[in-house]
Amino acid sequence: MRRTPLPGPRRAGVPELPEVEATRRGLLPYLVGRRIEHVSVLHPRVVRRQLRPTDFHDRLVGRTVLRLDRHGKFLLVRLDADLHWVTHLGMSGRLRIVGSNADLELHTRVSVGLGDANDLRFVDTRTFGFMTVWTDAELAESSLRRLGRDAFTDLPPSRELEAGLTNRTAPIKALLLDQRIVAGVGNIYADETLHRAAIAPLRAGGSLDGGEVKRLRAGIRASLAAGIAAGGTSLDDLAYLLPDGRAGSFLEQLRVYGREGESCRRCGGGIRRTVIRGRSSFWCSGCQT
DNA sequence: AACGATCCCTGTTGGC
DNA sequence: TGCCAACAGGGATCGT
Repeated sequence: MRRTPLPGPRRAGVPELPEVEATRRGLLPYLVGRRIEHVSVLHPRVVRRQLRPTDFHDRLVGRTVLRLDRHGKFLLVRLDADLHWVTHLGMSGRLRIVGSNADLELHTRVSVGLGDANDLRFVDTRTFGFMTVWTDAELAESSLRRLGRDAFTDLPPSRELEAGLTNRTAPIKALLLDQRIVAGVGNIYADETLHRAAIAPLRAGGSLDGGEVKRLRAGIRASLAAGIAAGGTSLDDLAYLLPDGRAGSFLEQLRVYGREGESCRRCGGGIRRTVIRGRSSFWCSGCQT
């Protein structure tokens, strides 16, 4: 008897590009123009990639937020003094805006006082996420320089995507997750993209023809846009939530992810689950070829 | 260079 | 009922 591999209903909702973008949009009115009054690091592991442990606190206090950007799954808060407050939500991170006298939610890792009676709270159960404050030079030298173009705001034309896939033998699913090719697609949206494009996840990247790459590109754009419009995917209330605490509603629109054993809404075929590079991949063997 | 494996971490859950 | 291994996964790192 096979162990049931179907993830239960209480899985973590892992933030990908749409979740980070929905977070960015939700934070805009609370952050832009604000001065950072105080900074409290409650779990040191979450502040990483700083030259000195005290840099995060010391660089952040007194700064003013100029604007909020995003590259792939990284949130970039631009500050005065040419500093960059960088956040990655990891697997279980979320950013919340709460009243500054609100109790600390369980697993709160960083609390930032915004000087308007609100706090920004970084809550991250598994601490795969991180925060850091970098100078221009540090940002330029950081791992972010290896990121490909943003999968939503800067999606490369098909011709360029096709060139990047030629001679690649890895499964297209694995290549979609490679942030050096295109930045922002994670496990859920990779599966949703491949279903929209009607391409099987185990196909070698280099085996896609021009028409398939065009469908792939359209699938990336459409799945990410739909995810953003829905405020992201909240699989439960323990992981990803919007900054105001509401859940994203994309879960109900998922075409394949988490639907093993259910039927494909396009062709009626059975949705399968296959492990690719150690990640669950859900796909329809009827219409994804 | 490309690819795959391993590790980090914690809450939940299936199996016994 | 209680214990415990398995599982989820983004990204850094390492071996081949």
